[in-house]
Amino acid sequence: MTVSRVLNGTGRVSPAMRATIQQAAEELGYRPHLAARGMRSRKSMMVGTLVQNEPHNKLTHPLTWAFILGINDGLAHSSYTMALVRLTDVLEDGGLQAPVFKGHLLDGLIAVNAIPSEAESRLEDLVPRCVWLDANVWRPINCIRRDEAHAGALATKALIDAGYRRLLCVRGHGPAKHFSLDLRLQAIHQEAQSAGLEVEEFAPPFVFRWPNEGWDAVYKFVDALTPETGVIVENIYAADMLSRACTALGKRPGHDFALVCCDAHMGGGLEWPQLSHVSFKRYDMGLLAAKMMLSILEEPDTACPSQLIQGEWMAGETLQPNKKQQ
Amino acid sequence: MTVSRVLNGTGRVSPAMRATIQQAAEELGYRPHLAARGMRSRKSMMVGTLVQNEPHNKLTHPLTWAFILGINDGLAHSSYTMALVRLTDVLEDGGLQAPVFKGHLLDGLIAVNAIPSEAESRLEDLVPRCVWLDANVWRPINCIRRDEAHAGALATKALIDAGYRRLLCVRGHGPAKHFSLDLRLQAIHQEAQSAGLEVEEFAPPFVFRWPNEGWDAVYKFVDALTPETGVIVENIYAADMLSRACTALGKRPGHDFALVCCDAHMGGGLEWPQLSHVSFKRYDMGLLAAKMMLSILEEPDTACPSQLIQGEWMAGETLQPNKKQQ
DNA sequence: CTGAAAGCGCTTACAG
DNA sequence: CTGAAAGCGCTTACAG
Repeated sequence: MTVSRVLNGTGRVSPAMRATIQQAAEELGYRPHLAARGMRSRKSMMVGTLVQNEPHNKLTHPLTWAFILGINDGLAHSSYTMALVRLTDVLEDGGLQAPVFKGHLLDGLIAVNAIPSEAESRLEDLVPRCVWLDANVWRPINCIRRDEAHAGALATKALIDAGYRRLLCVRGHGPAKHFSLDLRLQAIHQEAQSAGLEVEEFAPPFVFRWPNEGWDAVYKFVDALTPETGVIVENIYAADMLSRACTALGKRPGHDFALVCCDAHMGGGLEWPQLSHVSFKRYDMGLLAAKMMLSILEEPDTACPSQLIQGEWMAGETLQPNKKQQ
Repeated sequence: MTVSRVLNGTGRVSPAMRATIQQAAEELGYRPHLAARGMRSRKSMMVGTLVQNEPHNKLTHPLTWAFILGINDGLAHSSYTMALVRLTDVLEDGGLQAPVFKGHLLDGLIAVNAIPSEAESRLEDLVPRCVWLDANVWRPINCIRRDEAHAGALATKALIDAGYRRLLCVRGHGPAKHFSLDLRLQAIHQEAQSAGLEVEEFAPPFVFRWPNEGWDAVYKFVDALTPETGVIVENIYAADMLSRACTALGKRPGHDFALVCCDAHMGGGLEWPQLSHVSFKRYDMGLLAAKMMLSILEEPDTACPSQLIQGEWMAGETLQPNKKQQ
């Protein structure tokens, strides 16, 4: 018992006793057996991170990676270890097939990105505590999200301030998968309206699948670009593909049209410092989510208010002042 | 005891008894407590994935993400769960500070990417079984690696076959961090030599930090590009940045010079199907590593021979036949 | 085919 | 400040 107290740093033990025990532990190379501890204390000392995965789309959005690294680093030097959990494991068979959930393996779970609403309540049954990171779940506590409305407004305002009167918004096909896209789109239209402008929406096939769907759509879109046109795109990947398509046809962002992007973060492989963009530091948000989880687990009585994280506007050469306007 | 046999599917139990027990388990909503099981059986049913991280470089190479997802999916429907482990946890204090290692939390570990040699032997002391994925560890068993020599040769040969006689190889600053770069470079020179050609090496600052180090280096490099020049770059990110720098100065890959890339994989965010490249399916390699680990854990007596994975050549429009040559 | 016994390595709750 | 006792939920090894 005294040994347990010394090794856990709990309770009062005489300094002499403490020294003796610590020395013995060191000499014997003592390593605690976490499974035994977990069994008795009913805590696994494991936090899961839930990642979206789909059977037909193996590669989850690469921006998720920065979240994961942030969460993992936020747990460093704590007593917790991070497990990666698949969304499909929650959906299949009510989550009771996967050992993580079936076996009481997690003390808490951080759900990242869009989580189907069916999974939301299941998760809370399966895991004691949940934190929602950039997810479609938004409550007064335990959530962290990018402020997408702010990002959309920033990008739109930058174009308007630079003198662009013709605004195009490039978006993906079909209904938005992530909550953020709708929020942002709304803010873009609103910001334009308050300046007396309209935003045209484009869902050109080539942004994501160029040139699989033929060159016609590409020509048409690129032809419509003028030096007075400001284009707003979703993220750095979309910006990159669009820029490449335009450049191939002789129109360069920052020269022949203006390009701004609502969601980017340099340092994650794809570097494009010249891109005018709103920067979201996903790594830092991951850190924050981990700290929130630690607080929830270690001080269950202290509520953690949700946080809306604003992106930072990063001016770049793809947005030049509109010369005709000035 | 009979209950245990039924729920684990071990030993012989009469069908009647089995049915009774299974029904009772279902009615009571029985979920096994993995910590208790792990304590008794001395198995944690956890596999770790070791990720490179550095205190001053928070964002690990995004290509690692595909490995992680592959490993995680390869463990799906097995009894194992994946934990993410930080390289710094192994290096600090001999790995005995982090609960994952100290607490006997892992049955096996998959080490991804370059692992410092000091960590190699420590890991094997800390964890019962290791698999090395695209790491600098290469042995007869338990390793999986990209065949970088093959990739370098493929890319070089493609340029030569298309009639390019002036070959440039763009590489990063300083000594190569990952084993693959040296192996590849060697193969590039060798392939060129066997065709009676030389390869010039360039380490232009702008590839990774453009234009932080000024435009002079950019101008100089781009000026030297001719329609007879074939450029070999490391990966899709480098290709993208180089292409953007060149295009900004009026030279387009596939028109004003040829561009090939030794390591890319579409579907991971950055899409560039027109890029001539060697494609490595990291997700599939991750799957393979997971399967290898499962085999090692479940059939310890069957050796798993190491595997060298060859990339696939994907022709694209950034490499056109050299017109002057034909 | 079935089950009583013992024990894995810890912690909780209590007595000195 | 220190420690003997009991038990967490499983599995292993053995007896019927």
